[in-house]
Amino acid sequence: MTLTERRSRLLSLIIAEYVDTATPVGSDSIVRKYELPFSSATIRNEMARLEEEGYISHPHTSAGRMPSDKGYRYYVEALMQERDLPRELKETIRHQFHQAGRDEDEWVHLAAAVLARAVQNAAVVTVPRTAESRLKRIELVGIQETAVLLVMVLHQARLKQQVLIFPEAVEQDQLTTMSNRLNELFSGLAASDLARSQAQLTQLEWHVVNAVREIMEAADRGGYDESYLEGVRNVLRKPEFASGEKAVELLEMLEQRNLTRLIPFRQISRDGITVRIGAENDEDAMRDYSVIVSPYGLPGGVTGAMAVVGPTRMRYPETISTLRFMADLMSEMLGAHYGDEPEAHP
Amino acid sequence: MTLTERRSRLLSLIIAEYVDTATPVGSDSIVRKYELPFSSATIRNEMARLEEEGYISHPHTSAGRMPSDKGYRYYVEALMQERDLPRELKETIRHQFHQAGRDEDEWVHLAAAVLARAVQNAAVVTVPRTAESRLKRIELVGIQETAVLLVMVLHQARLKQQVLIFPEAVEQDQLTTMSNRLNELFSGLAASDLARSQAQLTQLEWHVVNAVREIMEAADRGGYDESYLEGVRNVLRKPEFASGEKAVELLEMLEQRNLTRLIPFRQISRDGITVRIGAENDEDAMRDYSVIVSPYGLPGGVTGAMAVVGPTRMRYPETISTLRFMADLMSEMLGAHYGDEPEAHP
DNA sequence: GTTAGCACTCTCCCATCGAGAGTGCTAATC
DNA sequence: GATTAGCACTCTCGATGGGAGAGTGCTAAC
Repeated sequence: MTLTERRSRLLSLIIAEYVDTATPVGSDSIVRKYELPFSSATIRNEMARLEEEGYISHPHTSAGRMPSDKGYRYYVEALMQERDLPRELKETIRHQFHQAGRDEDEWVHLAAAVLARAVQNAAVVTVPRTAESRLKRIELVGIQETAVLLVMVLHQARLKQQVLIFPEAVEQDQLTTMSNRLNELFSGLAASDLARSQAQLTQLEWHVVNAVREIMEAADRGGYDESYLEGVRNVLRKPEFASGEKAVELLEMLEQRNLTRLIPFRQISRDGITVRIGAENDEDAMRDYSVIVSPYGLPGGVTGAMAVVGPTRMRYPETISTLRFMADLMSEMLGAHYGDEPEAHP
Repeated sequence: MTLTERRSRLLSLIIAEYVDTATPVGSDSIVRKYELPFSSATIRNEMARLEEEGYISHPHTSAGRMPSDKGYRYYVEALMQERDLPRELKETIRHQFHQAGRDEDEWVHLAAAVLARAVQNAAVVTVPRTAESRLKRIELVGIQETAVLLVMVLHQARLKQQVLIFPEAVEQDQLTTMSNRLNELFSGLAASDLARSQAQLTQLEWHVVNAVREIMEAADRGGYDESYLEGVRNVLRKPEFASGEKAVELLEMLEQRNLTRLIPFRQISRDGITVRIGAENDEDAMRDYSVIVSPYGLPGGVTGAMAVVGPTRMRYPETISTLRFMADLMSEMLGAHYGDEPEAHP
């Protein structure tokens, strides 16, 4: 089911025009604007065929045509050409990016903001993580009599904390001794290794180790831990939200921050960019939105995902190019930061 | 400038009615609805006087009256009565609240969500902090050759982290020795004490101590570190946002998350609730919103602020009661958690 | 001080109408 | 057979113009 040369070109033009103006495009206007070597009547015939096959649709008789999900899909797969980003845009992005401090969360947050601004839509970026977390170091700090703060450093400088309640008060010296011992025994191990451990431990030590294991398991199990959403206002500014009705709807959808559910992070292919258009999304509420997701990170190391969310009426080629560039940039920066952290002995 | 008994009552009724219906209230309708012992003409006269004095206003001739900022102000100060919350609402809130885990951020986040839901508006809660942070423990963990993760535990189980780059590679053993030494020297001290310290330190140790001091100073200097915003959708659902225009405006305002600027956390009185109505807010964009702020926390210990944000058309008595209750609850929970942490020796 | 009465004013909702843009079909043309 | 000119038809959109309804402000009477 491919389209004839002319219909392809026509579909491209309709999409370009519709994306630009947000109003259905008519046969006459498109002929005039692009000085097509056909009359509007011919275009009308072609449009009728495109509609028959589901690539475009009518909001009502005697309005122009607008692309359907299928139309966008065909466009994305067969018609559009990803262009390389203009040099100065790349520079700008790079520049904004390098303002981030050392904190990983800050990076990710900034990446979301920069991406959102660059594509003029909303953007989500997850904090990168490894497939299986490994323990690097444990620290126990007494807080008040029986309450102890458990601080865990995992590989790639991920920090976790939890307050534990001990059955009896314990001196800081003892806590330090205990954490030293636990570090010696368990440093470098994964959650599954902890579970299998045969080490001779006191009851209190078991208490701690169990907490550690649970935290690590939770970290491994959960999809992406955390993500940053930026640029919702870019989306709200678009003409489809003039009514306000839809604005609230969008907000409702996003405020239940379960972004990972909205965005198919799981299903993205290892190495490529995934585009989900309109009704292709799982959530029904996303019917009018497209999501473009890219993985980023280091092969075999930390990985995350970044996504752009906006109305289906979106500049796909530019958005995809930008996303790709940003993902590469993030990967590169991660590499520079963690790249050669020695792998743990198993 | 107090109002006569009757005008006060009338103002109360107008506010009650307007808050309820979101439409300007007319003399006739109010007489009928509340079966006032006067004719609508009398009420009209009284309304004219109230308007003259600025308590209510006209959107245009021949529309009903709506309260002005000044009207709300008078109402909040002189007319309304704070009611105690109904028992079962208290129970509900308490119940929702006790689902929080041990993590402090989680508490605060949950508090914002519960508050937002209870008052049907947006809510902001800051993470509580002490006036002057004190160092409890330092830990240094090697990440890759010259990169070292500095983990600091401050009092009240606040955790801070930063990646340091050392001029040369250092073994984990050395790092542990160094952190032990620094802990002995500096545990329990405030940032200012660190600055004054005369201790004999290696260059590397100075490097670490300076970083520690900077982080602590930043923590002490900044207003409130972090805050959670919840319930924006409650606000967007209100009829004043039907047009969508204002929705975007609100979002723009909130998305630049500088909540502390919007909300006068600094200026709140030590022990009470502060109400800022409409144009009383510093930001011009907040002209149509009211902010109600309450401090919470332990006297002399950790403190934070919680606030409700919504249109000036707001149920002030209920909102204030709820906020007060929530603030007390938070304080109580904080007390139970940190209450008797021994104070550091200076 | 209070009230009935009344003219007046605005908004809001509807219906109407014409302009504009666009379609679909037919018949003629290349 | 593909293309096109022509034309009737359709639908939206914006302007226009009444009512209906709600409310005000004023005056004169109670």
